[in-house]
Amino acid sequence: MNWNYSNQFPSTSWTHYPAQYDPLDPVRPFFFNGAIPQSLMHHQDDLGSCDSRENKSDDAKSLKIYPWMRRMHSAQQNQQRPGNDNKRIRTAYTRHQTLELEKEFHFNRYLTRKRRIEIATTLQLSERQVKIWFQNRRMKWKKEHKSNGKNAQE
Amino acid sequence: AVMILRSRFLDARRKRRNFSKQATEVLNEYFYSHLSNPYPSEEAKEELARKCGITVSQVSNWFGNKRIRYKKNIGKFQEEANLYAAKNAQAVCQTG
DNA sequence: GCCGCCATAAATCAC
DNA sequence: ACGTGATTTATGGCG
Repeated sequence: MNWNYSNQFPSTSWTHYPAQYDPLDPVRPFFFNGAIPQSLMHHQDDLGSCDSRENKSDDAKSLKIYPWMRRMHSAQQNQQRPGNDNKRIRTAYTRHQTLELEKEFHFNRYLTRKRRIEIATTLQLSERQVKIWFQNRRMKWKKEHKSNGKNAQE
Repeated sequence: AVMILRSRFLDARRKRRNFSKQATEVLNEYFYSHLSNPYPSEEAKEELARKCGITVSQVSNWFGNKRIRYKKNIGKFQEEANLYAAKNAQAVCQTG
């Protein structure tokens, strides 16, 4: 499903956009997958100057579409078939995978390349996934221990 | 093993509470008055956290959730946006 | 150049 | 059932 609104766009009732314009894919959430409809580009000219570091309350008008509202990193494998929406897939790791990763993390918080390969193989994950899991786990650990570094929990 | 199960079943999602109305108010005011770029700096987050009586992490969570949910369904938030826009305009008139 | 840190996106969980 | 705060996978920039 391509979200091209290059043509018309109902300015009167655009708040009900999804139900009307996406009957094939009611779950597909984002309005603006990169392209901003012309009919909504009221004041796109001053986007570059809106810095928001200096000026408080620069834009209280709303109803503008700013760049941050665009969708980022969606799954872009097949965007041809209508049944295959480009909703990003977030795999939930199995209990076993999480358990093993957690065990390894308890053993040591950093991974050597070799160990990473071993774990990835046994858990059927990619090296990248293992690497990223450890990175995220380190962040979580940091967050948990940032305020109370001394109070042990176990 | 015990602690893993504990983290899985006793995480913070279990004891979730909604923020106070005033806190939500403060956060929304910031969000809608910076709608062009609703990414508060670390200092701004700290100040918001102070004003709201929550942690900086919670402020980050709130903005993350708000941004994604806003852009997922802009129309749904129009009423709220107008409300805070009006509120902000009023504040501007008072100061200016 | 890869790797870790960091802020963040997006999906999902859990109350 | 839904709203919402928190957590879990995943990306990209920067050092």
